[in-house]
Amino acid sequence: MTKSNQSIEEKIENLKQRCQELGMRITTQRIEIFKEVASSCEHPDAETVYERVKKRLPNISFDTVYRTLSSLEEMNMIFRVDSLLPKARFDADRRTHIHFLCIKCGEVYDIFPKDGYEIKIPDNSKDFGEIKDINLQVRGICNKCRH
Amino acid sequence: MTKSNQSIEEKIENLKQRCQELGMRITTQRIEIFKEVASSCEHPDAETVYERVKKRLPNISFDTVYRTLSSLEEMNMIFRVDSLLPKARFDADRRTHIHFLCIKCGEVYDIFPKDGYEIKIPDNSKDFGEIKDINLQVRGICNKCRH
DNA sequence: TTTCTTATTAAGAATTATTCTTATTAAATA
DNA sequence: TATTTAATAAGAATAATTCTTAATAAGAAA
Repeated sequence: MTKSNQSIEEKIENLKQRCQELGMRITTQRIEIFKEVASSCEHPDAETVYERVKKRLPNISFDTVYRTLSSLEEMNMIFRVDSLLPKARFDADRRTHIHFLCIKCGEVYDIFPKDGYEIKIPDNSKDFGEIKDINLQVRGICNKCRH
Repeated sequence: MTKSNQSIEEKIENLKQRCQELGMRITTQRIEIFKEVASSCEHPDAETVYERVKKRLPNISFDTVYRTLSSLEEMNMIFRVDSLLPKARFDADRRTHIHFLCIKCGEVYDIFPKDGYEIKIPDNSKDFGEIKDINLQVRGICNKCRH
C-alpha cells in the first residue's frame, strides 16, 4: 500500500493508464466497476457493486462484476479484503491502513494509523515467495454488535 | 495468539476443559475434528477435515464439520485463516505467527518470526470494538508458483 | 444404574457465492 | 471504415456453506 490520496478522477486516469500499459481495453464496465469500489469507503462485496453499477449500466452481468473485480485485483488497483463469511469484499484505498473485522456481523472498518506507523513483517517472509502486499487485520466484536 | 507449544494430548485436555467451562458437551465428533486441525500444520479446509475425520467416524456429516469448526472458532480454539478463495481454512496453532498467502494457488504457509517479534497495531484499534485476535498476512506468489 | 432432558448429530435438501460456456458486442488498430 | 479479438451478457453449472428435521447420545437427576 502506498500513501497517495487521489481524487476519483485521478484514480480513474490511473486505471486507464494501467490498462494501456497492460494492453487491456478501457471498457465502460471496467471503469464503472472500479469507480464504484474506489468511491465507496465501505468495502462493498460483489453483489453490492453489481447492484450499484446496474443503476447506470442496466445490462451489466454478475459475471462481468466478478471477472472485473478479479482483474482489478490482479492489476493491484483494488484489494480483496477477506471477510470471515464466504463472501469477498473489496477496497480500492491503497494507503497504508489496517482492517477491523467484526467476527459477529462481518463488517469491515478501516483503521488509519498515525504518521510513522509501519507494519513490520519477519525478515524471513520473502523466503516463501515474492511479496505483493501486506494485510493486517484486527478481529473482534464491533461496537454495534456489543450494543 | 499465545506462545505456548503444547502436545496434542494437552490441547485436547484444554478443549475438554473449555467445553466444561462453557457448558458444552464433550462429543467424539468435537474432539476428533479439533484433533484433526490441531495435528495438521497445513491449514486444512472443511472438506479436508471431513475426509480425514470420516476415516475414524464414517458416519460424520459435512454439516457437523462446518458447525463444529465454527464453534471451535468461537471458543478461540482454532483460527479461521481466510484464503482468497471462497473456501475457509483453519489453524489450531495459537502461537504468534503470520501467514504467507499465495494469491495464485491459495496455499497458506506459516512464518514463525524470531523471538522478540511483535505485531504492533495502531493505538486507536480498540475504538472500533473489543479486540479478540490479530491476523497478519503477507500476500504474494509462492516459490512453487514462480517455478 | 437407569431415566430424563436437551444439546448435538446425520442426512440430505436448500441456499449462496462464484465460475463457466457460448454467442454477441464493441474497443483498438489497420 | 473495416477488421480483429478482448470483453461482455445471459444464464447454466459448480462449489462452499447453511438449514431443516428427525434421531441420537452426553450429562444431569433420580
